[in-house]
Amino acid sequence: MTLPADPSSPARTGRANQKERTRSAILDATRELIKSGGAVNMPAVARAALVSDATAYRYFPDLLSLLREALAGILPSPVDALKPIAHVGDPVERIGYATRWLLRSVLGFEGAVRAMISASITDSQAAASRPGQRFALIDQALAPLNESFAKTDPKAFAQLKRDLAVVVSAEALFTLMDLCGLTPKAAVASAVHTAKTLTAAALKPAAEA
Amino acid sequence: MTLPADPSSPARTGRANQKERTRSAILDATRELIKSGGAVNMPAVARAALVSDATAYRYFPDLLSLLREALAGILPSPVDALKPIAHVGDPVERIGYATRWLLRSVLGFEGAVRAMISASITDSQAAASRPGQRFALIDQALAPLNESFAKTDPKAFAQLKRDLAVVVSAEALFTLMDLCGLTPKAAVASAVHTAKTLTAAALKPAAEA
DNA sequence: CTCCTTATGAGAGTGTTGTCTCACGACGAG
DNA sequence: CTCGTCGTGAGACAACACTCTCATAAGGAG
Repeated sequence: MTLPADPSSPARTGRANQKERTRSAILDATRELIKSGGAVNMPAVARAALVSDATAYRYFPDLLSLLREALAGILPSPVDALKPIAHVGDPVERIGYATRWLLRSVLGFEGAVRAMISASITDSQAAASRPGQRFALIDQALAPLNESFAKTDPKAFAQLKRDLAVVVSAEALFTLMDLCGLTPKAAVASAVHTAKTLTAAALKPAAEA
Repeated sequence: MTLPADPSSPARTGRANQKERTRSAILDATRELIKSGGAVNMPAVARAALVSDATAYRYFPDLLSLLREALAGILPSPVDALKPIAHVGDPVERIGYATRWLLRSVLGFEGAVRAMISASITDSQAAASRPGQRFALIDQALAPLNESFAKTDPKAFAQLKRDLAVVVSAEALFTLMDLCGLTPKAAVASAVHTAKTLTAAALKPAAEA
């Protein structure tokens, strides 16, 4: 399952191997639960990992940090995700692809993502430690602009990134599904459209002239 | 404080007055706690309302429904909110104003709104029962388009409303503050900009022709 | 193999969201 | 004024998120 980060160098000292095994067992059990779609809570994780609740809390101070790390390990990296469109230069198409990719992977772990948002929304500090998927993804998708738009109008570029941070997000997906009543498919399509619209609008403000 | 909805007609039967008083006491206590900025939970509300926990749960099956109703009574109605711009015809300006207004009132009850989102995000059913502030507000702001854009391109109009539902929202505000690290003021400004951009983009797609 | 460090398990305890039962007591109807 | 309904309070209960303590046992070092 999860291999120790580096089995040779830091494992020398003391009972580091044992700790590494326990930690991996907890993370693996969490990922199993996430994939199975069941409820992910500390008691369930501890049971699945054949570990006591106390031990689980020893390795992960709270459910949020556990979910964060488990999800970070499950989600493919944004760099890999955008490889299929590496040759595409149009930022609008790239953002559309990136948005669709992110929201689809969120749908794959919907329960866990909902739990993470729920746990972090009440604590603005905690939210900062969430996996920064969206930012890496947005940066990657807008990379073609780094030498052009980003330099000619850095403020507008920063605003575009903020615009997209709101839309290219699990929160947006859940808003569209829960409040607007869209199906998952329609919600993804709507968010993709919104993201593309924002990107296109930022690139051609000439319409008003 | 909170007056019975209709003190004359339905209060005739039995102990309806008593029930009305208890219900009002709970709601009033909740609003007091919300305004004071303190933690809003059932035990605290019950204590403040001089009522037992069990009674509080009898009137409001869960914290979410209590928060929903308390917040709905506190927030000014969108119709009133947009009165100052009743004479403004430009949808872009109207949306900007509406967004700023909504996000500022969310900031005024930030704790309660965060609690409500936290409680409803894990349950897509429950989310549907949240106060529909944003939709009424968006409809109101886009009202000048009802006879023009809405009729010429109803699909695009619906998409614009969905775009805005994502941006004109507490979720967007918290994303900008917690994840992007913006100050409340900057977050509001950013969301206002995004909402205006989306509206403007929907109204002049001619740029591509 | 022995000793000792230390990871671990077990349990109690706190605070929260709820659910359920039961007895009290106040209010209204007769 | 008495009777009975019904709102209410109190408390037990379960589940989850933690925190803390203490005893056990597994692991490595000599």
